[in-house]
Amino acid sequence: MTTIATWNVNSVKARLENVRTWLADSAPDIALLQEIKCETPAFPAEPFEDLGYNIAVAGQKGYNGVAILSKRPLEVTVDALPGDPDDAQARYLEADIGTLRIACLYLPNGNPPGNGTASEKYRYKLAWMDRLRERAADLLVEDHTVIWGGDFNVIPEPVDCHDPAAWEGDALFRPETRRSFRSLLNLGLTEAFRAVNRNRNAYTFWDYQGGAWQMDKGIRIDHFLLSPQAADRLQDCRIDREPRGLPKASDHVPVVLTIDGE
DNA sequence: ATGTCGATACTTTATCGA
Repeated sequence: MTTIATWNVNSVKARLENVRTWLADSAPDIALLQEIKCETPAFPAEPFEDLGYNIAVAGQKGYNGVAILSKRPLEVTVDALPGDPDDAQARYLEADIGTLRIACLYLPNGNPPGNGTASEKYRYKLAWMDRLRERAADLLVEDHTVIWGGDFNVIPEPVDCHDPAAWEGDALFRPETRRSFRSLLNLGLTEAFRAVNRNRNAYTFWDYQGGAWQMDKGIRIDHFLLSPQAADRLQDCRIDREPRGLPKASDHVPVVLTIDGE
């Protein structure tokens, strides 16, 4: 059995104690972190190495940044999403861990999406999703057992938000965004949480503003996508809401995937 | 209740991104 967690921590430095405590208690074999908001050399490796993790980081100053923590050795395959050499944003990191190919991603937010013509940010998001689909297609051809986890900044279906009407027009919920996400699934990928929890509504993000957490006005935007070989091994996928209620919480919570075997 | 948070810089408050 292997457990893999994904968590947008909203600054690994600001969240160091929260993340360390959660990892010590939950002890996933692999943890995918997003929005670490620090440059690669500045990642606080030691506190996580002390918990038994090997670490790979793709960081940048101030914004974005992703990291993979693994109790087993990991070998980085790519540290940026292929398809645009001019894209300097640290949003994608992929590694081999045993026979698994594990990808940690922080998909662009895309807001504001623009009215009429898409904004530069929204066009970047949609282009990034196209590149992700290309990457997925390439890996599927090679028959890897692949797991993509991270903050997709996509609300897949109305059931995945407290109030669909309130999110209408948002870059996370626009028809073009959802269509692009479906085209990714249509390659033959399995969205793990929805596969395990058929109709249940559950959230992974609650805005800091407006008492969203207290009123449970959340959205589900942190996902695991599994290649067919990975989906064969799917055991469970759960959202751990508990860290959202603790002091100095991230606005996202961990999602934990369990698969058979190593 | 426009009631948040984190990083950054020509910093001690404004701006950006989320």
